[in-house]
Amino acid sequence: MERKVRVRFAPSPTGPLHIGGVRTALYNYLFARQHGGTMILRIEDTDSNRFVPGAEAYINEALHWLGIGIDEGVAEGGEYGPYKQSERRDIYRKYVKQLLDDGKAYIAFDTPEELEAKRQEIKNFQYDASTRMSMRNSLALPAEEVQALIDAGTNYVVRFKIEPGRNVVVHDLIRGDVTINSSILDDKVLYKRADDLPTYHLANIVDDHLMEVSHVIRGEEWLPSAPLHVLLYEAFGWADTQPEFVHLPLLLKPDGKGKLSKRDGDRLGFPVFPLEWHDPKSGEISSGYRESGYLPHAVVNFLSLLGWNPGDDREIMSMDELIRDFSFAHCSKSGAKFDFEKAKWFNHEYLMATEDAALAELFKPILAEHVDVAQFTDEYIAAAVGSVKNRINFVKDLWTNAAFFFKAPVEYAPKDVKKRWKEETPQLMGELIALLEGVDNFADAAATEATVMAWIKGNEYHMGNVMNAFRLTVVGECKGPHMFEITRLLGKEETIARIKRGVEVIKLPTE
RNA sequence: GGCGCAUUCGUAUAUCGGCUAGUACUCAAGAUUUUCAUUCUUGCAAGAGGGGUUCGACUCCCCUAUGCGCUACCA
Repeated sequence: MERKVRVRFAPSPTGPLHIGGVRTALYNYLFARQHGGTMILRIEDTDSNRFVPGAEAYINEALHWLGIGIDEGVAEGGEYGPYKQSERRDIYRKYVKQLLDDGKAYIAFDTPEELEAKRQEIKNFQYDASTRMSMRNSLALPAEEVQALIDAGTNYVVRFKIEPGRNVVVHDLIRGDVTINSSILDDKVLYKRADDLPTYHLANIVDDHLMEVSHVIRGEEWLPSAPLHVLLYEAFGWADTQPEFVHLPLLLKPDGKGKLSKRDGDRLGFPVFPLEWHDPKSGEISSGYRESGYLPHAVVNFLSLLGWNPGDDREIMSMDELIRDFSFAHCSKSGAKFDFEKAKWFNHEYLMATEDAALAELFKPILAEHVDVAQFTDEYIAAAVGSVKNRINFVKDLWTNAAFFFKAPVEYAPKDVKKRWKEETPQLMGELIALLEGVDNFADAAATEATVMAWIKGNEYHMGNVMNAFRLTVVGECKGPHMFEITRLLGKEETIARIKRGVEVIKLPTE
């Protein structure tokens, strides 16, 4: 009997959620949805020193933007709360006591300074079975002294008493069995008296157990401590309900080596965060995918393929398809380098698939920075956007490619003038104006085109020169959508005005 | 240093012992277009090295190398 799927994404609010964390959240979400399970968001704030204000809100907003839905969490509530570890002190205290009473853990009084000194003194010092009896703890000290120390309010930590010489097997759904010997594990700190909070390891195991988590899906950086977690489940007597483990390959820097880090974004010029982040301490601003013009589904789709594939050649996949086809069997074992070019391509594909009207809405705020949006209808903006969207990667590129739809050119690209503006051009443009004056309106692009083509052919003019000069006066340079699609949108009056102005302003290249 | 994980074109990956090693991004060339872009076609480009096992290995095993991760009173 398979148990109900319950997974959790458990970030610590120490800063903005980075893209690797987003992928972990995504895989958890895909797996949960696929099995009709529950997605839990748990805030792991057991390190009071590293707490960053705003980080939790950021996590919520980022997941929401990406469409990664949460079923249980601080904001959503649920029957297994609280979902913030700093609010679960009473729970942890109870389980720490249980371990202590069972002789599975002990109290240690060594100060951080003393520990540091030990590490300096002895190379490869490890707090474990071979050294613990020479340290200041409840195993080595007489009971009265321990009690006296506690009564005096001395700070202490609780350490897990690891039995040496055991082979611990971690079963991982992506990697298979990973075996390590317990002797290489140290007596991990489980609880800190100073702030009355557990460390990650204890809180993690207790919460996963209490919240009935069925699958722990997390980054590969946790693999080395997974044996410790197995031992902890055992010590609590929870081995039979221990969750399945899944350790995801890391997201690597695009250039050389190492885990993708916060710094890489600025260094390489692309975002590593879903949303823009303003660091409350330094005031530093890190760019985000949303602010850079990425569509959330493009980010999700791209991220889904970094470490997983559907087993065939599909690349563009909707969230529903991802949910349906996701599987650990097709997760890769090795780290994936982040390819920013591919991310851009994904965004381009999603932009192309977005309705013009929807794209226009995204474009309006940018458009408003340059012109008064109110003077254009939604239909007009949508049509303008639709005619140039195949040449952009980001919404913000829309302005540079479609500006001429909203503002007559004030400058004319010198390179194009040089190539297309000939001595006879003003004369030709004059004829063109006269011809266009005779057209009722430009609403029928094909008809306008036919008229102009007939004129060009009838006079045996050079098509390229005429059309490009025409384009130059209307657009300001020799590029853009089909000429008569542009005139259709601009209308007769504006088009002719632009040609006239071009004839006045553009000078014959001198050379 | 110790322990662990990994290793197919520049990048992401397919291949569950039969490969003329496929696909996508990037890049290049050509076609298309009144321009630019799109689109289409073609091309460049890979199994870290060495041993095994096997009729046959990219696929399984071992060693080496390399990369990464962990080694905190951080997660």
